[in-house]
Amino acid sequence: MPNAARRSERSRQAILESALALLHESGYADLTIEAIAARAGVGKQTIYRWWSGRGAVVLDALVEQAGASEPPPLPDTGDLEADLRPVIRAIVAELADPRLSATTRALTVEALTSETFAEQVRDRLLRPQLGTIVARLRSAREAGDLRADADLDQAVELLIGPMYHRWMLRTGPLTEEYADGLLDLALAALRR
Amino acid sequence: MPNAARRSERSRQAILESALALLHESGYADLTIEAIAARAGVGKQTIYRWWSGRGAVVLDALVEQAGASEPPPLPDTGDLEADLRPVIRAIVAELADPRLSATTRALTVEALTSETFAEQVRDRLLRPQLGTIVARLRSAREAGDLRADADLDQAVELLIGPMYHRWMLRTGPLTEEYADGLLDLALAALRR
Amino acid sequence: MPNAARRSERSRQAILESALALLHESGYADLTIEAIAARAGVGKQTIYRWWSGRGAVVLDALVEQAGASEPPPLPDTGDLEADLRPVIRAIVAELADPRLSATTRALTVEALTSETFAEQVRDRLLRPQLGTIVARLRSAREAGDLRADADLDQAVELLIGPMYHRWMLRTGPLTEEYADGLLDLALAALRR
Amino acid sequence: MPNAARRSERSRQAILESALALLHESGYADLTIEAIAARAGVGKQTIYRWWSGRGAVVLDALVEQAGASEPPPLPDTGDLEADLRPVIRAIVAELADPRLSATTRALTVEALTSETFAEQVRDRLLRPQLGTIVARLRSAREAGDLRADADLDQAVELLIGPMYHRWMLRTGPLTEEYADGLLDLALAALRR
DNA sequence: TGATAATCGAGACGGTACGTCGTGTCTTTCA
DNA sequence: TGAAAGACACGACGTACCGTCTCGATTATCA
Repeated sequence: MPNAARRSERSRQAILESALALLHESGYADLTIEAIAARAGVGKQTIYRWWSGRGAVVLDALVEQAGASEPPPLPDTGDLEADLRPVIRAIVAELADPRLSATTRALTVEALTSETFAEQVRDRLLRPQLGTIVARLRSAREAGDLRADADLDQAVELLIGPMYHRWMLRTGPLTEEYADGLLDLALAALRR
Repeated sequence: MPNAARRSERSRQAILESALALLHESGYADLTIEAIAARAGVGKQTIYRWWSGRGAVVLDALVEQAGASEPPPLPDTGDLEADLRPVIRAIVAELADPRLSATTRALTVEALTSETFAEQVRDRLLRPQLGTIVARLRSAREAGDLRADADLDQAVELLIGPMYHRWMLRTGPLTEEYADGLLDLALAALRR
Repeated sequence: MPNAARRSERSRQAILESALALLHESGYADLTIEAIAARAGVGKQTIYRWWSGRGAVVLDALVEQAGASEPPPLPDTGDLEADLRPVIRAIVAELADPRLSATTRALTVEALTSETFAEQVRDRLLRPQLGTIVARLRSAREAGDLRADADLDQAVELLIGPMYHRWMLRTGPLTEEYADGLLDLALAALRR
Repeated sequence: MPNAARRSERSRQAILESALALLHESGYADLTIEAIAARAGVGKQTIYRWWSGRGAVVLDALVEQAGASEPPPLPDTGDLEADLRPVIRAIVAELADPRLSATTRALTVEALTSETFAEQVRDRLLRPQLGTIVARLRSAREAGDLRADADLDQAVELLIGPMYHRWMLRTGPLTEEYADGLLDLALAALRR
């Protein structure tokens, strides 16, 4: 096992940047280890030394990207639906854009392939990203706007799951109206 | 383009059966065209002549399997939640079993890769399978148990989406309690 | 094991020609399977399917080359030394030229590496090439010019061995004078 | 260029010993710089600092080994053939043993690859080792047992060359009888 | 019913990427 | 401050599949 202390930071960053660039330019199917190495000016072995495969590289790249800018907490105006609407709309908009959703596509494929990878995605990307929503829901529950017994993780799933499903299987349009409707529906289930 | 009239039925079936068998035995990653051809005792060209790739083979295999036994309509006892509960539990149970959900895993990966493939899955597998649920919801809406303006497709997504999400990203257990809780939650949103 | 009947003659020849060309252009150290495949416009697997490695390719290429022109028998003027002199000079001249001896260099390296390869070289290249010398020595023995008990294979080795040794270890010049001197010396040992 | 005065004698010996050990255990193909360094408990750079490659290491190792015990001069009983017979037999026996001849194999491969390496082998190993034979031949020539014009280096080649050739290309057995026969034949060429 | 045309099993083909190995250089850490 | 340790860029290895392509050898209609 390699000695992390001696790791080349320059190579690490070049690899992560190259992976993201290639992912956006050519999609996940064309994202090969060889292409990443070539673009990063790095030997393949340097990738295999520190990552288990292209999925792991992409995950790290996205975590790095996300970690750079901690998401600000959602506003709490007292109106839960109004506070959540922009986030839901933003997520739907991202899914609607094939370029922006390329990373999500890649992660989902990899998560479906490897159990441990799924857990990594969940813990390192999903939870942090959805954390602000959970926080806002918690404050709403404390304010008595939601059922006192509401499971917040399940509540987020009720918001997120349907749109992912629609996105993956193209069962309907991913529009602002859809986002608003879904939010309305989900909150109807959660309110007292 | 090949002449479908002269197609060998024996080969067609051997290929579909081999694909499903390999999928269950070794998972989607090891499901190669060469492996299918070898197990089916068939030339690779015979596969490429009639299908566009492994995804198309698997899809056909599953459609064939599903089509063999048309699903019976759900009972309509007047109690919507009671009528739906067994189906929801069954779907959750299938997702909880890695063997049974291998096919879903495969289809989802392929749907994430190809737009047209996603549409095929939606139209030829998903809609038929979820049709019984839609039918039962429709009867409930007519009976005044659901909001009159309820969008039935969206309603199904509200039931199905969260559990798929949980399954893919392992965000929680896939148990009978979960199934019941999800159903309860979704119906809360849909009822008048 | 592959079916030789379906083998592509075009590829076979392109591979052998590329191997020889590369060997002369860049030497044995740079003669890689990848380079041969690239120059021949052939997949690597096509080489590995029919040969065990670069040594086997080179051997086949040389056997093919040699087989194209069956060497004419040596003249038999009655003067053994005069009849042999041109051949010995030619062999020495070939060894003296780094370009021409590149193939011999390659084969020798490979022969030193693999026992079975050495036997292949011996049987398919060396023996045919030295056959004419053996034939001339036999006729000389029958004419009473050589010792009646002379072992002809050993006799050839006495001629060939010293010059190979000198060539490999650079223990002296490889000139016409050397060739003549060696022939003189060897025949002194073999004559009655 | 490194400062030889500060060189670690301990490392130097560990490297040479490891090289020889690995050569005997696994053959020349598996003798890599990495393996030598690992077994010697030495950094790769320490090898590259003082040697140009594995060939140079092996050569040094063998020179060291040979230099440890200066070979005693051959006896001079007046009977040249009797005095030479044990040495020739010994060389043939060494070549016949794959273990013992592993080093010769390695050196020959390397000599075929690099011109300057060949000269090193010739000057530092071959000449010293064959020096005793040359000396005995010289005394024989002075005693009038050999032709007065005999070139002693060529004479040694006449003895050594054929057996190396036989060894490399497996053109015949390497037995005591062969050794005796070769000696007989060579001396026949050299005697007055 | 025998000719003829397509499909079939088989598998070789040119390619691409894989993941591993060894090279020779460069960098960090320690005695 | 020199050597151990080993990460690095590089490039070849031999393998696995890809999707295309030729082969006879069955079929299975139509002349």
